[in-house]
Amino acid sequence: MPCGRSRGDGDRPSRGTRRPACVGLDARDCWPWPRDGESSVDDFGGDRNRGADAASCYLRRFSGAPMSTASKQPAAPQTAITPTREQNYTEWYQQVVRAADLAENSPVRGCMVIKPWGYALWENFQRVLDRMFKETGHRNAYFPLFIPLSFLEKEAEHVEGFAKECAVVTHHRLQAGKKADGRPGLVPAGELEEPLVVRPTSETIIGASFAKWVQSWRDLPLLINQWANVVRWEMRTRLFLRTAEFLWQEGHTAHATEAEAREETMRMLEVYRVFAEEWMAMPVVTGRKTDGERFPGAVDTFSIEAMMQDRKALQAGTSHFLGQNFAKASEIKFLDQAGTLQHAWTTSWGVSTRLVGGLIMTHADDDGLVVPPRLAPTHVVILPITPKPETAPAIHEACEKLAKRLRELPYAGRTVEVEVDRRDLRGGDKMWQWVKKGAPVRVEIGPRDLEQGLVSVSRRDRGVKEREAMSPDALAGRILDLLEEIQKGMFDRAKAHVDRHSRKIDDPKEFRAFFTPSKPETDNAPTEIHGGFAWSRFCMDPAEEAKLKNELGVTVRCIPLQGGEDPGPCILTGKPATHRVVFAKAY
RNA sequence: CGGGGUGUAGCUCAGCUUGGCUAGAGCGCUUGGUUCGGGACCAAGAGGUCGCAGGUUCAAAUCCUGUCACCCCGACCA
Repeated sequence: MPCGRSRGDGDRPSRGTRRPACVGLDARDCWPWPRDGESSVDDFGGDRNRGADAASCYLRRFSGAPMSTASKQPAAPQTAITPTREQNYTEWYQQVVRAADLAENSPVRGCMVIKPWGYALWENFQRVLDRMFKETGHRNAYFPLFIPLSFLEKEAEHVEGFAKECAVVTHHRLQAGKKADGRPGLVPAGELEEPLVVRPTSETIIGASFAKWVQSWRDLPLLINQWANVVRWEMRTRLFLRTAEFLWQEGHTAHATEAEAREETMRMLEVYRVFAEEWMAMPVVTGRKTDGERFPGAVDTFSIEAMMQDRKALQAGTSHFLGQNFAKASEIKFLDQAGTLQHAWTTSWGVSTRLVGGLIMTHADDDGLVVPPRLAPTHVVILPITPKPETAPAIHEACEKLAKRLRELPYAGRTVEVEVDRRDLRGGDKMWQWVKKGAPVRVEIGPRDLEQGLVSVSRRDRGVKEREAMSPDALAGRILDLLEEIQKGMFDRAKAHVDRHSRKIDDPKEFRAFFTPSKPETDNAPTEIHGGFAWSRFCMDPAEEAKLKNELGVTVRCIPLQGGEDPGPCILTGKPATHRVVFAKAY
């Protein structure tokens, strides 16, 4: 694992650095970082961690927790993830992926192993999106992994866009022989007549099928989706955000008219917006890409852009209007009602496992992942507390009874998913594992609860140690509202973050300052979190955009569909501009 | 492909400058015990061809040469 700064046990401070018991102090005094900066207070300081600290300090005070030897050292909060978001955002991200048990690096460079909890998330993404695609008239199909090299060459811009990152298959056999280093082993044999490209995207191979399927205007529109893996040989990769192989869905449609195809493009963009906001609780800006950021071969590319907690933009989904470019390349032609032979108008659109990265960077905190209830693999985790063996059977029975009851309730297109965690682990370990995985609700049932006919309920969007006692009846009656309350709270919190770091900027000096860290960047220190979304006017000159990217690392994320029109001078050139665009640093 | 760095236990690393006992630590893992509405403690234990190949030497994790892999920073990208 490439985590030079992580501790030996991976995810929590060792004894020497543990936070001292904060006896008699207000929780605020446990907060180690300066409170004067906007970021520390608003972004990370104001969230649930402070509550967790307060509760934890309180518990320690009354549970007689010893003042550890660490009390001589500067206070550091005991977060489940080290480093924290503020200390080192990119390292924090990697540690969350690991602590939440989502994925790990594979023996193959740039590829990842998606572990059960991570894959369950993706399965939920798939389930919901697939239903949305079906509801908008699409059907699933599957096209080959291998694309003849000549297919990729058909569309000029497309070639240029992908050529540099394609994996190429040149042989179809292995045989015993001498390897490059002279040692015996398996070597490729049976060279192919024509090399095959492992699909980086499937426009061309699907186009070949569409050309056969479309003859008449009656065959249109043709609305197809496929769930697949694709390969883009990236130089630098990060789990979920950019991997050499990733999982995605790609929709491909063909239409009789430009208007219809454009309408489809926008319809699917809207599907993505709804999915991001209402299911992932991730607010997005929808907009059109500039020429520089367009999909190679597309006439227009639209995207949903989300702001991560480090204020950088993540392109979370794209929808392309391809015009007749690919129809001409693949000869997708039809006879219209007047008997004229015409090229079809096509679209394509996709979202990928990158969304999991977006989910993490939108919602996770310094204690690990936080999963929005509507997409959570498990909504409620029930933890039996069995200090004495003799009471264990009764407690387990109570747990199963509650689980059974909750599982009968319908929620977000399925039923409430409940897991009773009876693994033979220490209670604290077990609880923290579920905190790190981000399960929305934890329920604890122990002997004292059982006696009083109560259960203890904790929410992942609140402090780790906060608990509320209620009867199983009350919980069953309240759980659906509770999950929706968490879902809404997560969106509101994320939206407030976006709003806090989005601003209209008309002064070039302010613009530059906005994207410049307050402290000078040094080689080995992580970049200070800064910037956000600048809504500024732009004259759309591609040369200016390239220059800006070079100088500040800032790009035009999109020309917003809403709230962009506002004539005035361009922020970069002063020339007349008609629209504000979203400028940001991006993933 | 340019610049920098690292390869020693499952993970994170120490040891190398100045070659020399049976190659170490923390965490994790196993077992036993004490604790336990909480990420505890004590004890015992499993686990390593020191990236690979040559060379120097009585002796190489350590010195030399070559090689491979990976990481970080750049150019490219969902």
